[in-house]
Amino acid sequence: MPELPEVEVVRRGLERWVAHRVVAGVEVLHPRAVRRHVAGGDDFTHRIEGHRIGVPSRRGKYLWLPLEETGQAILAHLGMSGQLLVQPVTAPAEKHLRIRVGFDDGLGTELRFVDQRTFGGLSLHDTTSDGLPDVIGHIARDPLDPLFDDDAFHRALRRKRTTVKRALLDQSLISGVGNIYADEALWRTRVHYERPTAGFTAPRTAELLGHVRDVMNEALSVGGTSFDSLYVNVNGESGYFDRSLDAYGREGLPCRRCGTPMARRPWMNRSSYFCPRCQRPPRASS
DNA sequence: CATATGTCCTGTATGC
DNA sequence: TGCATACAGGACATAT
Repeated sequence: MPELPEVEVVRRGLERWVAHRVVAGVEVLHPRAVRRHVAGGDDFTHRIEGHRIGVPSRRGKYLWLPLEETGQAILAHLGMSGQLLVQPVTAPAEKHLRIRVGFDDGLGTELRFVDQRTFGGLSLHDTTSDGLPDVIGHIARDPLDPLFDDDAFHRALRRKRTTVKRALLDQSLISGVGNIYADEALWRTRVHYERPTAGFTAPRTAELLGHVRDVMNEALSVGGTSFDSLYVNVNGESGYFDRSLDAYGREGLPCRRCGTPMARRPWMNRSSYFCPRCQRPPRASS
């Protein structure tokens, strides 16, 4: 569920409610939630306790909480169904509560990682000189990062022998884009998801990047996208961008540009939504 | 039974 | 033939 806008909403919540607090205790309730921490749950717990959390950062769909004066950070990925919630310590445990982080202050709240499918998780890693956790060095800058290199992205697209939606979802080319925002940006650009990237012109790439940025910023301004209570901010509240989606989930509904019924195709274990008239498939594609 | 918003691993193909 | 690289497809866990 969570793509860049949803993760950024969570990051902002953590900045407000968790930054600068000192960890008192950590409880790992499900080993799969810390599987990326190779040394195990006990090691994860002991290394965090007693340290102060800095200002949360994000790249693409990854976010991390620096641990001051350790050169390390708690890295989080929400996977398909993960949530980071700030809850009253007295609140009953969620059904899929996986990790609990308590603080040494009297604020009465704690940080909880809740995840139905446990595709996501937390782990602790050394940070490199730029503050990035070392294990996400392969993740490209995201399109809202001021240092994202539009021209390098275009050249990378031209080099690839793949199709445009695959490229948008390739986190080593551009990070933060998932299935929903890929379909939205492609609809706005009037490009079919199976269009080969090798033929992209510089203006076409620039237009696509512009739409990726626009749709993400619009989603961010209304708190992200959520179809049910699965995606929420740290206070458990849903965003409203689902009301503004033009492509995703609109199979059979009229295209908001031309009125043609929107189509859905199975694609990589999920779905691609597009307008069959505005987004013509390339040759030999259905 | 089909579907699910992500990432990573593995097998295969390709080219030097 | 050996090796490196790029790419596509599937595994992962659980719910609706």
